[in-house]
Amino acid sequence: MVLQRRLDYGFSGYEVPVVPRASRSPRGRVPIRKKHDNNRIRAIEILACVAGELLQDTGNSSPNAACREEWDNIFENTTKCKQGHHQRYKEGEAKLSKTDSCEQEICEENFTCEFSHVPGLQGHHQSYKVNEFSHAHENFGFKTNSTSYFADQRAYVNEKCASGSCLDRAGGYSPNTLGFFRGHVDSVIETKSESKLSTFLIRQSDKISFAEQWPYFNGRSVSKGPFGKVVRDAPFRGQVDSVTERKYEAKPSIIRSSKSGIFPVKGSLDMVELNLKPPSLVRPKSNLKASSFRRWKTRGSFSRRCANVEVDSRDVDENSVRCPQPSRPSPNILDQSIRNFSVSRHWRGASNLKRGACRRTDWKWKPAYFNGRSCHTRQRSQRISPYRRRKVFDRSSLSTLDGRFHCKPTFNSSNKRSNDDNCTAGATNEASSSAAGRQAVPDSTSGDCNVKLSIKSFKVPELLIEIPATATIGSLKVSDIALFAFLWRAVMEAVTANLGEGLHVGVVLQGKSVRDDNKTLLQTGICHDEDHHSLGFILEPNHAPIRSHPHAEDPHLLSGSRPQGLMRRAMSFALQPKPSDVCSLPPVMNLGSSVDNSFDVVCSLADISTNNAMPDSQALVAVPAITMEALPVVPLRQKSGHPEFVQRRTRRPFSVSEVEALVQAVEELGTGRWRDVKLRAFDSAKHRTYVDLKDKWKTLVHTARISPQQRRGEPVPQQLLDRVLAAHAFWSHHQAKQQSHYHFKAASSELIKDA
DNA sequence: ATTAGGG
DNA sequence: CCCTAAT
Repeated sequence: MVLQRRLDYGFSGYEVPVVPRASRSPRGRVPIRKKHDNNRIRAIEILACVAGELLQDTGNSSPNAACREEWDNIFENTTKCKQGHHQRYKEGEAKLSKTDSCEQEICEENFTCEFSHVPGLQGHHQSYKVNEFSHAHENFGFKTNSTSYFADQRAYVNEKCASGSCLDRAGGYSPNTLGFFRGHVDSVIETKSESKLSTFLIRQSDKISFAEQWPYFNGRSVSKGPFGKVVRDAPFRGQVDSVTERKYEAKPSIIRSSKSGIFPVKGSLDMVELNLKPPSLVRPKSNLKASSFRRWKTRGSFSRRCANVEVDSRDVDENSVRCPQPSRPSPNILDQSIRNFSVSRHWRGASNLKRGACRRTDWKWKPAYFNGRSCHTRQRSQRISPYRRRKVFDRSSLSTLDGRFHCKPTFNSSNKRSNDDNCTAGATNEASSSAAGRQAVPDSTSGDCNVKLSIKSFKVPELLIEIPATATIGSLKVSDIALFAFLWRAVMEAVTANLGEGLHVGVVLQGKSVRDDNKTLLQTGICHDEDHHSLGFILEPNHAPIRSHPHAEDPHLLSGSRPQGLMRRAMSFALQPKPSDVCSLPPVMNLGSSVDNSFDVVCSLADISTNNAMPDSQALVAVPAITMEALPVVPLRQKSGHPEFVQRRTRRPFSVSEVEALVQAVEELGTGRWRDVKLRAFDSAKHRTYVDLKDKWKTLVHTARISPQQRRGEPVPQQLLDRVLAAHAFWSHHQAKQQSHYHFKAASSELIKDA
């Protein structure tokens, strides 16, 4: 039992006695837990570490040896497990018998994902037969582990197991997953689209081609000869007939790894999109969608009028990063963003939708370095101590994380000459009349003039994605490289709190937004490398004031108390010409390196409400081409997630109006009915939970008791604080009375009983 | 799921 | 804000 201190604030309203207060949770002092903060690992550091590992196929002299060791263990365990399951799988054993081994659990999770989600990405193929699975596995050549990785990604992206254990492994590019296959995967290429995220694990030794992987993940067989024509086969035709017709104009593209040389990876953007189907068509809004992705989408949309309060939108969070010069962002910006993104823990509530509605259970990049928590908890010896982790992911692994990585638009040397003219012409046309555009480009030129965007960073083997010049802007948006997505997501995290409801991806060329998704790169002039175009992607709020009204404020983001403080951010990535003297990129292998200009990818945050982000704001349009579902995001922590990587919620200080609403509600309801307070005053403020309100009340009481000089943050009017103290005193007294009444009743009943 | 309280 | 015991 805790004795409440006597209130002594000089308020005459209520006499506050020293009242015993029953504690519902009398807890003794617990041993000081290791601060989670100590265990935080910057996601980007993990990434860097993993990326480094990817490059180090041999040797353990790496500074990340500990990291490697960790993953080695993980990999071994899981591989064992997976192989066992795979074997049974091949035997047609649809249901696995669960054993008690740790590996078994991991495998179980993997297996579940594979079985349930790999083929039935969109819910159409769940009737696949076991032997077909096996077949697919073998064709992948990745063995079970890689397959499962891919499967997990897909499973997650398609929201098929948001509450299942596979979420645990659906960490997107989670470094653990990468590390998981360290040494077995040469490259990771990821593409995303409106309805799915695709990750390709490229394993050189197995000569696995991306074309070979697709068929089974998409429930459709797609085979393609080297640089040849795409041949589609639909072994599961009956189950994939709802496949969307949406296709991209892109011709088959080539994805190579410069490290691997002529990489036998063949794929095409159009193939990637073959089975695309808008989620809404694939299935009606599912619970999962509503629970997981919608939350993600609408995160930050908290500035709604509550029952009694107009919640402020604190768009300028102290955690956010400012970029006063969006056009020339500091090299540190990305780094800062990523640091802010620093992951400490995951959101909770993945499996608790109701709670999730109150708590911010938005997506989080889940950089858990290990997927199978059960194994982790049982094999503590494999865990990396906080200290060790910090060491492992020390700055040495961040050497390339200077906020930029290098991109190199190139042209296929074999085609360049014959198509330069075409490219130039197209670009010129577009440059002179960007709005005109849309001239049909003869197909004969389409396949030859390719724009290759490569991103290299984090010591990862250079990934090169080659996109035909006739690819559409829309296809650009859905065909990013994994690293790009990495950064995207990282920065997303840093800025999401400042963004409104929903986000859009825009493509910006030389500061101008390319409004027409159907324009080809050629028409837009992106393929015209001589001009040193700056190609950028911008992520902007859904309700961004669209340009014709640059200063129009989104009513949803308006803060009742201080509208002038409204600031919203757009995040953009841009390929910027890099000074030639800084160019230190190795030539892109097998591409002739005919173009020597390198580009930096820079990330910038900008206040878009003042149009600082876009030199030509008039040209900026909201691009609805991609939705949040398409972004490589991973929701929240899951039960089995590694506890060390739970993301902390973004701090959102209570505004004065919120405080007022809280005080009002507490005055009416008391201090012990936080749920009611929540419902009454903060029902529509999804980011305020009753726990938050309770906490805020606690701090309010504290604030009211300390001297104004000691107070921090946005000052709360003294009058409000007085009300806080008064209400607190009153309800404390009330509670005490009730309690004594209860005790009295109990005692009297005892007496009666005794009598 | 809520409440209460420590960190 | 987080965590968690106790309801």
